[in-house]
Amino acid sequence: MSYTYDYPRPSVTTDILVFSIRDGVLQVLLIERKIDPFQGTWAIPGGFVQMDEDLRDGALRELEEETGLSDIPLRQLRAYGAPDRDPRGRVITVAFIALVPSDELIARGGSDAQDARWFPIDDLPPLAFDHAEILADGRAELARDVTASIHDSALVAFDFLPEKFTLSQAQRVFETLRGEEMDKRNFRKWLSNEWSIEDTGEKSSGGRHRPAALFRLKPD
Amino acid sequence: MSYTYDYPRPSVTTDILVFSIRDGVLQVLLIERKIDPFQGTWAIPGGFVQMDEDLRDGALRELEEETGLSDIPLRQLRAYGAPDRDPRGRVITVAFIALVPSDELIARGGSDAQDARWFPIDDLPPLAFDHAEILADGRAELARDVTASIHDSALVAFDFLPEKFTLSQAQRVFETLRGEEMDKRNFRKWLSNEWSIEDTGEKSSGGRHRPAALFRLKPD
DNA sequence: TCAAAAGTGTTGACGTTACACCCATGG
DNA sequence: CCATGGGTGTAACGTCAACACTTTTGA
Repeated sequence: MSYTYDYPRPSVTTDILVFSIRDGVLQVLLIERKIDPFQGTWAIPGGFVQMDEDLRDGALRELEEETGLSDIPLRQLRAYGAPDRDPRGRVITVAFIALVPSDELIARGGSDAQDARWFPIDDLPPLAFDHAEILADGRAELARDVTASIHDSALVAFDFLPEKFTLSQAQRVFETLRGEEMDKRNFRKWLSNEWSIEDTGEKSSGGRHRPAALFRLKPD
Repeated sequence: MSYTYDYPRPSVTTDILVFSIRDGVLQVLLIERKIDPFQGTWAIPGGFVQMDEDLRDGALRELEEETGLSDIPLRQLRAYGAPDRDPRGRVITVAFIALVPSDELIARGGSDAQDARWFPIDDLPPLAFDHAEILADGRAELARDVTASIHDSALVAFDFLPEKFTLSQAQRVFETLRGEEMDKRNFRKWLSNEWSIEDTGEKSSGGRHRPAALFRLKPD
């Protein structure tokens, strides 16, 4: 089967920047390309948009195919369409950002990918296409979202914490997402203004040091 | 000539939200569609992306074709790609925002447009496709850009002023772009902090009232 | 008793908002 | 002389960043 048009048409893909925190550092999910161009090079996961699905739905489908995750809030970054960004021809891509709890996540190779792996954001391999630029843009956007507590994006931050967490644990998560350190007291003020959290009355145990109060995110 | 592909491909267009100030109010340039679908309905100008041009360049080309303007700073808004947004089939569009001085501008019909006209942002006709949504998004983004003095976007604000202008004239322009009124003294503080302007020493004349000092934007 | 993390308030700088009166001119 | 827009300063407030010491526990 083939498709014929009166005018040439670009291909349209979505690319999904899947961020997570693993081993205490911000990581991004990349795939190793199985085929040319850039065979063997790492790239942002993504794929072609189907004719009957919304851009966001296409991105969600790709995300589920490549990671098994569903129902993730996605945020559109922007479209990238330099005419020579893909050596195969004209490919316009719409980039999305996802922030996912990495525990639930099995990254796996797919039809276009030999392998899928997490990379620390500060230790990236060379990337295919213009993916380095897209990734840099997305990382900056992620930090903005979390700082501004854009809630669909930022709520996910709590998925990186156990249900009951200490304030220090929370601080490490937010610092990782924002990419910079914060003052302890200022962080605690910020957290309790921006989010509703409550003291469970319990204390952490097992640490070698002073036990910390355990908090939880108030449901509302 | 026709073009054949193994998989179906969407069409890709750019739409350009061309804003200007006319008669003291924010207006947007719309075209009246010459052909179905939505024949006779007003729509955001735009058109198909060529295979060898960047998205931004495509938008600039369309902008020049429809308005005669060139070298305008464009800002990408985002991509819109709901599968049913165009009844002809799958059309994904990337929206851009332009803010142009309307004096230099002859809006004219083109190959796809019967007519091109400015509409006050608060007095819009029914719009084709999902253009009402795009326009609302773009108007909000414009206000944010101007407020934050994102300079490529906001510098254009001074094109709505004569070379030598009074502070009241400037205030009217910025209020129009931001969509809300400001306190006179606070506006003047903001203006002189955010921009470098200088008093020319001259005074406006011809008014029925007290002459106002004339300022100019300092070149740098 | 020591190492390590927990916990806790105040201050100053800054930007933003609100607000009211006199001035100069043309008609 | 009056109507109209031009011109000017200050106080209150909220936000944000900087900053240091005491407490509790396990080893």
